[in-house]
Amino acid sequence: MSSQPARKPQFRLDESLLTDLPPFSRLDRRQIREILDLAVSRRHDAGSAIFDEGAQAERFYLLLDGHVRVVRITETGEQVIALHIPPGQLLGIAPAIGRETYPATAVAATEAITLGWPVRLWPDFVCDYDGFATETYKTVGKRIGEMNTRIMELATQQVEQRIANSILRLINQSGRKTDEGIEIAFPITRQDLSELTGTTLHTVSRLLSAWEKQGLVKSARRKIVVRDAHALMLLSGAQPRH
Amino acid sequence: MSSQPARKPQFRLDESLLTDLPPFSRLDRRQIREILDLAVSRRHDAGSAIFDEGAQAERFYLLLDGHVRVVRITETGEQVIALHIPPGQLLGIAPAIGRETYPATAVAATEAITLGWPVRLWPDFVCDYDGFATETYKTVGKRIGEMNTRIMELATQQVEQRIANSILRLINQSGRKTDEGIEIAFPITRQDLSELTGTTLHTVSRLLSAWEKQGLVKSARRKIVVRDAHALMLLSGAQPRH
DNA sequence: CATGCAGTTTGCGCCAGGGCAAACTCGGGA
DNA sequence: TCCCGAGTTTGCCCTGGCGCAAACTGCATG
Repeated sequence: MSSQPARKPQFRLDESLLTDLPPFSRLDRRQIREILDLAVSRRHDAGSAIFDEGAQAERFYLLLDGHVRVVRITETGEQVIALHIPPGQLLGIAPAIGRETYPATAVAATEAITLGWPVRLWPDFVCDYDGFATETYKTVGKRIGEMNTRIMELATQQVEQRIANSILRLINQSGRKTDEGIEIAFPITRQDLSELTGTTLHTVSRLLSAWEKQGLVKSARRKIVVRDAHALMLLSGAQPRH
Repeated sequence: MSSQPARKPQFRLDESLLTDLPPFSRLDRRQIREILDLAVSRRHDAGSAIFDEGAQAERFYLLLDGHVRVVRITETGEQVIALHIPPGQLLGIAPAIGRETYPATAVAATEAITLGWPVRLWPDFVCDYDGFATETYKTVGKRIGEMNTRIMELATQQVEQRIANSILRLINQSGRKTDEGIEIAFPITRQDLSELTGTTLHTVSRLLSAWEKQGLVKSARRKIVVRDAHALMLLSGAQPRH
């Protein structure tokens, strides 16, 4: 369950890892090389923490492969999932928002590979690399938007709608087509879904069972496949576009 | 109810308006003068919108005086209050997070005075004025933190705790000492409080009545005075520091 | 001074969904 | 192969808080 620090010296990272990712897409080969040479790559077992809420922010990361859950824990010990991060995105970008500690815990949902850089390089990145700042702040903006939407949903919607919405968002962000339908690309439990929607695993289970009977979804252990996204969308309370 | 654009030509704004505010505190007199000369000041009636969700972000603002509510409206017409902004803070900083439209509507809770600058000046501000970017992103970070807390509360706490927490946060951010206790410095209705906590005005009213009977608060039309913040804190579910 | 409206209070009934408890199922490790 | 534990399902009961309805209170306006 603990993370395996496969630090430098390491295999030389290939430039193609970064060239297609928005924060780096405007950079030339030489710059990408520079960035890679400063990075430390690391593998994280599924379930292990990449960094912890409240800890001194020493590094910021890029998620090369795998999925990450960003989680907060209440004073009473309950978990709330704040965000899901798909591969290719930055995480732990505390310095971007003027923080010296991480505001939440990041947990690998699957085995995950990250690149990490010391936070002291952040100002250099922002200043030296064209488009890096812009793209990063776009990410921040998107996450703010997501959080906002979560707040609205929690404040106004029924449990059924919230769960439908969460699942739709997950398949949008990390869906994978299969012959059965669209599958969420990483393992997710009823418990996870309940922490995402502010309800209990029991209620989630009951709802998924009901939906399965109606043929909307097909679910198994830690797995959900959506067979009828359109019907889910109706349940989610979204206004059909007229 | 509509806003009164008191545009340029205008009275010359005094430099002391900005010198103490974090985003500008590291600047010298000449720079502050520059910034003020680029600004348009405007007065907003209580209840009027400063900008609207989804609108093209043409300006970013500084709230000189008054209080502002940042709200979103659901597809079903319900309002949710995302944030309260006290005087002295920036608002409408869409460009900071890579957005071209405002993600929410800003409504003046009291009569309010703003300074506004065209968004095209944003990059200049960030680059020319020492400390501006840093302080701005700290603000963004704080707001993200607040949103995060809201999500946790909505997901895990009972209505009573959420309302207690919201009131505590409001008096923290915009409290004003009176001989009766600490008063929320701007008018706030039961409805507002319910939109802040994801409940109904009825439930809020019932709770406030109960608290009033116990001497915790004293409330009137659009006004709340906290007489026993400590007791409220116990209700809010915060762990007493051991 | 009358009138109206915005904001508030309160009562009553109901039900979505949480709490609790128990049983089941699957997958992986010894 | 069997066993164990994590994840899931389901039933039953109970209640927090919402929906609905109606009445009340002041402030503001003509």
